[in-house]
Amino acid sequence: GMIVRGDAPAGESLPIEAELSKQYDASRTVVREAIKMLTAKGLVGSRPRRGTYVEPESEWNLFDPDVLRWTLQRRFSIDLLREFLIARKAIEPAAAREAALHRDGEAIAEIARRLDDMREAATGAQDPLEADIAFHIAVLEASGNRYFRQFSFVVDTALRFSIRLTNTAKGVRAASVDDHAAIYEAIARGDGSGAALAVERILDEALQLLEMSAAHQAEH
Amino acid sequence: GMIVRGDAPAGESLPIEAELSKQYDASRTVVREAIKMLTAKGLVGSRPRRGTYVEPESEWNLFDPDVLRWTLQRRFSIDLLREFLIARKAIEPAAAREAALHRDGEAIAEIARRLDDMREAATGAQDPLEADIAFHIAVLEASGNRYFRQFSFVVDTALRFSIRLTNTAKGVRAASVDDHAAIYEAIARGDGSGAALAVERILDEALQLLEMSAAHQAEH
DNA sequence: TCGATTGATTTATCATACTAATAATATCAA
DNA sequence: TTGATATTATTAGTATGATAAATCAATCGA
Repeated sequence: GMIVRGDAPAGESLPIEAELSKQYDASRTVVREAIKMLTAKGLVGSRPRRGTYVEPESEWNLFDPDVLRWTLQRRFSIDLLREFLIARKAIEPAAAREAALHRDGEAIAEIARRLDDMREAATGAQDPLEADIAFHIAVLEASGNRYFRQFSFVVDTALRFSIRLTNTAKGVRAASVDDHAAIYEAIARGDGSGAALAVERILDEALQLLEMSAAHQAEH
Repeated sequence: GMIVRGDAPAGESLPIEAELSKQYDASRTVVREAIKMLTAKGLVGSRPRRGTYVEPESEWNLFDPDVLRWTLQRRFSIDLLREFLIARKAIEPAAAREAALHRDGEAIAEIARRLDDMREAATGAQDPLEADIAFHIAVLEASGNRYFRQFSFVVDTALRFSIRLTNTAKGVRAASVDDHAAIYEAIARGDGSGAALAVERILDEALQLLEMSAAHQAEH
């Protein structure tokens, strides 16, 4: 089982191994193995006599799936979501451009399929959030760039959380199918700049939505 | 000590724990803890009776410092470097834009200091590569976006490797001080678009250099 | 041929002991 | 008193051996 689930007073903490062992009713061996996994993700460090302490957030491996999930679970905020969207705005348009230039037939066909799913979702036959996520991931995968591809699970994870905040999304989805279609078409005809622009347009909309939501929350 | 250093026939492998224990002259406990670290980074998985196997590359945590380093050590190539540069071109201009808008005085002063280091390096008083890396990292740090900041160690690690391939860099550095100065000045005056453009210009140059180097290698 | 049973292999967990590093304390010299 | 130095205690690190659980492969029965 896991131990420090994101909630961390930074600097230092964590009971000694013997204590954790008792607390979680597990042998010291498994406690140590769990700690090693957290160490590998940059969350904690440990030295003899000092114990095991929480590393400063700068050491954390933010792109690690687990770390990302825990962070979102514990520290979700408008600011975090904004930073996330800005990062997406940097990466996803570039990935779309690469996808248009890379011209991987199968990967582009996959984007088309995910677009169809979005159309179905607009009629209520599927989950619109899932379809949306799948579409964006398909674009990242089609980029043929392993760093962009690596980003796809970040999008996957974080989008599931962001929906909680911008729950206005329901009404928007239907209209945005056309916007997503524009992305696909640009990629399909090898128009890199067009694809990048189309993605940027969608993310700018999302950013505006977020700012509105932030302003709304500030009122209360 | 570490075990699978990037070299991996994918699919399956790794001797059983007892064998590794003998091979590395360490107790099974230590072997298991090492494997747990690799598991945390997505490199391997293990199940009873099946043994410990290498995960497909898609599962790897490419942004993990160790994984990145091992990948570069074992699988360095022009293609990898190109993907890396394209990723940089997506992220660093956006980070510069954010830095210009975010206006963190201390962080911007740090950029200025790193620019001075580059000037000194041009006269031979410092290592130009180190100064260059430090400058780019300072920009990422100044962005105030944790995802961009997280990218800084990727740049740090990968730039040290890329120099091996594009060793023409020596002559270019001196001239590029002015280009870097343009980045700083744009950030300092709050010109987001200008900062982004200035960064993009530098990375485009690097990309051209890479393509030339690739063409040169293809001849042989 | 198909399904259930058995067996063997390997990771997973546990318990216990000992080692090594280091922080805190006490001791001693000036 | 102060400052350096030796001592001690605490805690992670390593080692070993035993047992449990999972699962793959082979065997057996119908």
